[in-house]
Amino acid sequence: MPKGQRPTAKDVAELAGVSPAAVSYVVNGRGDRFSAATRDRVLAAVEQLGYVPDSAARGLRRRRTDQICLVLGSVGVPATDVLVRQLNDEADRRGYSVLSVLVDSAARADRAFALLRRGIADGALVSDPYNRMDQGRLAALARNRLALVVMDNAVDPEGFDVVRTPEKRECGIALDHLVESGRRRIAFLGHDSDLRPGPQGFAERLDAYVEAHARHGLPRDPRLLVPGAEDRTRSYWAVTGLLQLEEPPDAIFCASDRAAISAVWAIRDAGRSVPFDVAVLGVGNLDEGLITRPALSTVGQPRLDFTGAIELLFDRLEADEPPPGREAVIPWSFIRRGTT
Amino acid sequence: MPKGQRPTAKDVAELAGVSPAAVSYVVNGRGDRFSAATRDRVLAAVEQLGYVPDSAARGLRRRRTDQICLVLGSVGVPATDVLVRQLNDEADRRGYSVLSVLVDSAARADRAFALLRRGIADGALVSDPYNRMDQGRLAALARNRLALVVMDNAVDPEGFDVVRTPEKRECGIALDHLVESGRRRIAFLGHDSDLRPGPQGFAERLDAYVEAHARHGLPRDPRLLVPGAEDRTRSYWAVTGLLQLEEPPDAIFCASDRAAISAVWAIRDAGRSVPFDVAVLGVGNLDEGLITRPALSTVGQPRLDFTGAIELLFDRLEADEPPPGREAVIPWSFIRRGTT
DNA sequence: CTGTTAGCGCGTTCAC
DNA sequence: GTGAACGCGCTAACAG
Repeated sequence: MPKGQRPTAKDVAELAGVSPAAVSYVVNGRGDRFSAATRDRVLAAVEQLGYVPDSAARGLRRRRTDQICLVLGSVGVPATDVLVRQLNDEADRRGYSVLSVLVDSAARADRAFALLRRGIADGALVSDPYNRMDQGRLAALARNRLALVVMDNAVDPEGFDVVRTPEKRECGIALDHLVESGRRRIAFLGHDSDLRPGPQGFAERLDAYVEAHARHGLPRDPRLLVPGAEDRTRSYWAVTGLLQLEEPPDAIFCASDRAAISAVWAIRDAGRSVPFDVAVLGVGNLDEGLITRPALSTVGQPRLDFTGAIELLFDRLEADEPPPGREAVIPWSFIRRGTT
Repeated sequence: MPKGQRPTAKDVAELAGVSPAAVSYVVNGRGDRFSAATRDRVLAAVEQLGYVPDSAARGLRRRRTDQICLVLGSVGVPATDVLVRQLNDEADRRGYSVLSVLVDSAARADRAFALLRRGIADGALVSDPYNRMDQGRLAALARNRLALVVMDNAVDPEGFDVVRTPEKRECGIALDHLVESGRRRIAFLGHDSDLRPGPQGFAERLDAYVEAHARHGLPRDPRLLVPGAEDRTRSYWAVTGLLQLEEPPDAIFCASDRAAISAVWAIRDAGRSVPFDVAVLGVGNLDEGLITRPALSTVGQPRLDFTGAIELLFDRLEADEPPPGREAVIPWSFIRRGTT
């Protein structure tokens, strides 16, 4: 074996005095065709050389990688942590490895798309609110026989499965509650993309805000629309700014729980009361909402759980015939606690 | 081309009326050997079929993947977000794709180790405080010609590079400051692993705590050692519990900034003052420490930046001869703000 | 100058 | 227990 190179099956075969075929059979657990002595010699040689089959060569022959890819639209989103863990857990159980790729820019999405087309994984789960893997790309990947599940409200099944959340409706319900309890100046602390041109993510949360105002005949004040919900620090300062307006808001609808938690603090630090002076409403239902004082009212899954989407993926991976594109809905609801 | 299969170079060649070799040359930008007409026909066929070279076949032939792997020990660590972004940025610039894998259990570490041995990537950056990829495995990967950089204080270079942080020393300095300013009952809010048997992560932070007590001749109270620093919610409750002790602490050293921020809130919610009644010290220097009132004192990099480690990796990836194992140190310091 | 042929990389698996 | 074909793309060598 050349120095500084990875050992190949041939190296192992030579050392064990058998053919490469025998090495392959033994390494893949089909060594029952051989005598115990041969098997042992092969395993000893494997051990001695530290042989592991090359993934490119094996993938080329087997036409599968036993890998799945998690495609994420951004970093630092707490709900994603749950998704990552649940997906890894199930993948472990089924014998797959999970590789995560980040698609937080158009260039990165191009690259991820190329990776998946090249067959880097047998399946993929896509969670990108900015929908950078668009309908056309997703359909192309599905045609390439990639098992694909997409968590998105803006795409339709087309050889892949779609998992939706009724977030616009539930946010609307929460906003109705805000209005009905007397709030009249409701601010919106959104994601940057909501309030700027460019690719839209989380647009339904802003839509719900706009529609609620229309529904109740409330005027809207553009000064009450502020960005920064993807960042705790920026959210804090954004809310601090809102409170310094001549006519500050009496409620803040935050497009994320992280933003809402920062909002609660900013309001308290400004010497005002939540919810007496200002109500706060988040989205996401993080556990962390339970430690604000008062506890955070929010919109989201009653318990963060992505196993539905994950099961669709493995079902697709292990199906003989690819199932038709399916749709599933993750239940959301308005979870009223103390801040509204 | 068989239906429902990915197109191969042969399919493209047939459609364009050329040889597969021509397809390869054109696809890889070495189409200058052909007439413009041929090139166009090939590109048109590529477009029409949606051809992308198979990554297994290409990797097998080229002996490289143009992929790098980021190996992470846990999810939800804010500093990791910066690392992920910086690594992706530099990888984009250099033409690599980044795949992240999670090694938050021994089984997952086994799997990740196997992936890397199989040659899933040309290089890897490892950031795992629990050191689940141990010295032996790291050395084995380096011998397999994987370009490897490890951020860890507990391993030594052995064909790979190591990036260290002087966290024990800097935490000691911060703790000295706490004692010198009169604190006598200092609690430690640690990671679970610090306070339980099993794989240790972040042990240096507890070490610094223990040594500071010895240095100053302070007695230690086991009731002041509590776990939960990896979770904002658990940290909040842990600190709430500490404050209910008959003799509550007059300072809390938190093994993470996330824990420290929760600590500030728990203390304020309990009606006590930071830092007058209880001082709080974090580790990590998150931006978020600037929005607590008062601002959080912490230990960490003055500005979160992992480009040093990232450059070592690309340097190694692009070197003709693998450089010897190198060591680098990320500067840390005690950043005193309002909570101490 | 344009294009093709053929061997190779490595492991898997059918047929003997 | 082995031989040999095969999966797919890359590229050196070669032919027109």
